Order: sequence, then C-alpha cells, then structure tokens
Amino acid sequence: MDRRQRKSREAIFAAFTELLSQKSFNAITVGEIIERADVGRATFYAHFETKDFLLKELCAELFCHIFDAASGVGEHRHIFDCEEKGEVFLHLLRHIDKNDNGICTLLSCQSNELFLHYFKNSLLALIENDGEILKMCPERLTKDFFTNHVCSVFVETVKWWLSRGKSVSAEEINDYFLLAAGLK
Amino acid sequence: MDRRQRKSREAIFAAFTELLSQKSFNAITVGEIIERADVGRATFYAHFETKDFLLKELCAELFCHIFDAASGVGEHRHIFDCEEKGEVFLHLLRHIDKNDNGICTLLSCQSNELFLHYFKNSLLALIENDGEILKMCPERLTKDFFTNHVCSVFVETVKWWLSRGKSVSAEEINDYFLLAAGLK
DNA sequence: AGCCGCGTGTTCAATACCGAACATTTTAAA
DNA sequence: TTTAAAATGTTCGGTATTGAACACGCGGCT
Repeated sequence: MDRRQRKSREAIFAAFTELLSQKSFNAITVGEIIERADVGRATFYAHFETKDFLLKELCAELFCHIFDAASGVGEHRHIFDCEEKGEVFLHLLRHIDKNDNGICTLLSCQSNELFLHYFKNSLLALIENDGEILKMCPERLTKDFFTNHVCSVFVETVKWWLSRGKSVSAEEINDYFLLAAGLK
Repeated sequence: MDRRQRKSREAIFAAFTELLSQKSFNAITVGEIIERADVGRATFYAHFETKDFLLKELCAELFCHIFDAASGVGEHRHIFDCEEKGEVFLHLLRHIDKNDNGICTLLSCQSNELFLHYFKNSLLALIENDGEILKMCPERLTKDFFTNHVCSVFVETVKWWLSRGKSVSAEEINDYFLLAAGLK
C-alpha cells in the first residue's frame, strides 16, 4: 500500500479510537475525526464511504490478526505456546492482554457493544468448525446453541475481565471461563 | 502552508531531533532521517537542499519565536511579566525552561555546539542594539567586545544550567548570570 | 411557514508525494 | 590501487491528498 494511503488510514483510525474513548459513536462527527487526524475531508471519503464503514474496517483490522493467528492461517503461528485443544481462548486472551492497537480501550469504551458484537461474530465463525470444541457439546444440545452459548460466556468473561482492570492473569481468567462455560 | 508540506516538514524535524539525541550530526544519514520520518527520499530533497540546510532551518524554527518574542516584534509579547531593563535574558531562560520543540534536548545533545553557535549569533544580533544593555558597557571596552563577552557568558551559563539538569530555577540562574557577566 | 446553523457527502483542478530508477560521490575493505 | 558497498542527490510518470466549493438533509428557532 502506498505510504500516503497507509499514513492517512492510520491517522484516521488513531483519531477515531481516541474519540471513542471520550464519547459515544453517534456523538462523533466526521468533522471531528478529520480534524484530529489532520487530513482533508475528501481524503476521509476516499478511504471510507461513511462513518459506519470506518467502524467496520476498524473492527476488521482490530480482530483479523488475532483470529487469523488463532485459526492458524496467519504467518505468525505458535507465537504463544498453547496450541493444544481448546486453548484457542487462552490465545485470544493473551492477545487482548497485550492490548495491540488499543483493543482494550475499544472493548471497554462507551460504545463497546459495537466491538463486542463484532468480536462475538468473529468468534462464532472461528469455533463453529472447531472439532475439539464441538466434541464438548452435550448430547441434548444442538451445536448451534452450544457454540452461541460458549461465545456468549466468553464475551461476558472478557467484559468482566476488562471492567476489573485485568486484575487477574490471562491464564487465570481462561480457567474461570472454561469452568463457567462447562468446557472442563 | 499546505497540510502535506507541514506534515512532511514536521516529521523530518521530529526524526532529525530524535536522531540527534542518539548520535552526532555527522553520523546521521539522510537515509536514517527519511526512514524514521516515514517520507520518501524525493520528499526530503524537495524540502531541504542538503542535511546542512535542514540543520539551519531547524535552528531558525527553534530560535525564531523565542527571539521574536524577546525582541518584541512577535505577536505574543509580554507572555512573561519581565519587560524591564535587562530582563531579556530571563525571558530567554524561561523559554528554555519550558523546553518548546525540545530545545533542551538539542542544546545538550552530542552535537550541541551547532545549536549553541547559532544561539549565540542570534543573541548577538538581538542585544547589539539594546540600549539598556549597552549602557552597562564599561568605558575602557568597545561595545563589540562587550556584547560578545555578555553573549559568551550567557551561552556558557545555559550550558552549565542544562548539564546540571536545570537544578535551579530560571530566576536563580538569571541572577547567577547577571552577576557573573558584570551586569549588576 | 421560512430561515439558519450544522453535519453529510461529492466534485475538481492544483499540487505534493510516492517509488523506483539512475548517475555520482564517499567510504571502507581487500 | 582496485573493488564493492553505501550514501548522496536527481529525475519523472503516476497517484493520493488538498482545499475550497457545492448541493442536500435535518433539527431548532422566530
């Protein structure tokens, strides 16, 4: 990607992220974004159709590399030594713990439901084909219900974790989660 | 000035300043500057003929506003309440104390003599027409010698101040200077 | 109703930047 | 001294950004 495109894009993402830590998504105007990002109005619309598209692409950029790595298609596999069964969640938690791109900020900002929603959907797509996890599904439940249940519990766990300032380690919270979700 | 020009210029200045805090002027290459500034090579040379011109313009930008304010031509006069006689120096010291644009970093980096030299020349130009100061010149000395003397002492005072981590206040160091230079 | 301020989204000519190549000079090693 | 590597400075077609204008929708105000 052209250096100019990359810089504009990053500036807009950064400005948007900062604003999201201060006010709600709906209260943010395009004018504020481009002012803080220090780019022209035409530049913004050359990159993103609307503010909603900006949000979507931010989510994609935020979560793609974590989920790519978790699903094993990324180039940087095994950066954490936890590729055993069901350890996908620990992987994710460690990524969140590292707070790349200010994920934590966004997952606990005023409009965090937007990101949590996207997060849950990505998670659903990831584990609905994970044999190791599906094996844990009780007889009487459909796989569809079970995967939704697991993802819901995980998202709620993450919310709780962040709201308490990550006061426990990623490993501990992973144990909490596995136990609460009935995965061990 | 066009937004693109301003951003490139600032990025180059910032990169250059950072590098100067790590290595000497001569050891810094244009390649390093543009890499850190994240701009293209052609862009660098569109702004500055050579590395030396970059240095010169950085100096100009660094010192112009403090000397403008001190000489009274700037728009933001009287930002400090010290417009009495001979208080030009206190004015300058307070500016340095504030460390705008990382002046202190540059005045105490490996190649600080470059900036101190520029600083002294600016100071000479400033006070060689200052009646209040010239009045202090002893009979037996030429004004030329006297102004050079005062500037030299001031520069050395600043060097000493910074090398000791500005452990005394701007007001105190101003007193030191006035006494040492024979101005009171 | 009409008006106004504000935010959205679009258009376009001018221009600064890009990137990659190039020739030249400097530096350092063989 | 010869050679290679690194750094300097230049060139140019293609492109992203700029800034300023524009039309439009919308809620508040008189």
